[in-house]
Amino acid sequence: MDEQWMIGQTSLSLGLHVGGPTARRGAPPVTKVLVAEDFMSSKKNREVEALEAELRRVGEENRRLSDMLRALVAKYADLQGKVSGMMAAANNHHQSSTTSEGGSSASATRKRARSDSLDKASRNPSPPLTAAGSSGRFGPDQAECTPVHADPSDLSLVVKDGYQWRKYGQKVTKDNPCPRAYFRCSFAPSCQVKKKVQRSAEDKAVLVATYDGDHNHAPPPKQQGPSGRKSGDAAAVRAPPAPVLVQQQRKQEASTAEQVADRKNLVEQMAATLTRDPGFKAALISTLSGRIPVA
DNA sequence: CGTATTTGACCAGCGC
DNA sequence: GCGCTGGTCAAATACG
Repeated sequence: MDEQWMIGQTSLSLGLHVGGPTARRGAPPVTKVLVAEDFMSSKKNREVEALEAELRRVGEENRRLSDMLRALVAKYADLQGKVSGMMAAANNHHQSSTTSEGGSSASATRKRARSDSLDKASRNPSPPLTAAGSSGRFGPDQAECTPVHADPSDLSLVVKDGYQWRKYGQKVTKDNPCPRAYFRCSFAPSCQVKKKVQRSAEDKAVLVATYDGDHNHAPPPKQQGPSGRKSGDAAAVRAPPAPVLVQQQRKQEASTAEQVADRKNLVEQMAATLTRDPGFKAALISTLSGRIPVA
């Protein structure tokens, strides 16, 4: 739906002004005038014409690359939509028996009981914890699995989802050589939402985030300033954030309409992240400028 | 100096 | 009952 918007964002936000032969054909560029004034010989004129020809050629190539990029973005968005749909279907199918997030179903009951007892016994006497913390606050139907596309070279297990998370543990699990990171919501003291983030064993470019519980507060306002390390998201500021695919597997009774809406959200968020990402833009400009010899 | 992250140790559930 | 495993704690460390 918003692919057109995304394409427009991508091409507009790149700031690529290499070439532009159509605009320069009518009015000669300043560089040409200067050259003509300084060097009137025919040899120089031939050089100028050669440069103009080169400029036109570069402009054509730039336009071709822009088209390619546009097609690529469109295909990527389409593909991601399909993948997320398939993953949602797979997760719905395996939700209660086999889980792709590293055997969390087996430990769900354990975790539920443990988090209650431990939180009550050892840690803080915060009221919401002790009062309602029991009776399946983190029920299995509240677990959300979020596959996140990430840079395999980026070792940080940070999923930038808008909330503030505090990392409290990391563990290497049996079925996955990549460590699993444990986060707790640090935005509201009373919020007991936790999440586990682990790279997929099959595809290390995919981060699998499993959410336990619901936030009892509104998402914090976006603040991406140089305010130092405040939370887990700070790490995502240090390194350019990876494209985030937010797939929510909320409840089993989630309708297909909701799934479609989720997919659209996926595309929108991914596109927005890509076009906003300065790292992506810089890399793209670098790649394009490497291919286009700018005089 | 305050806060977040790291990491080894510990605890409890589960399977055999 | 024992060992394995996942989840959590908390001291040490890093960072702004």
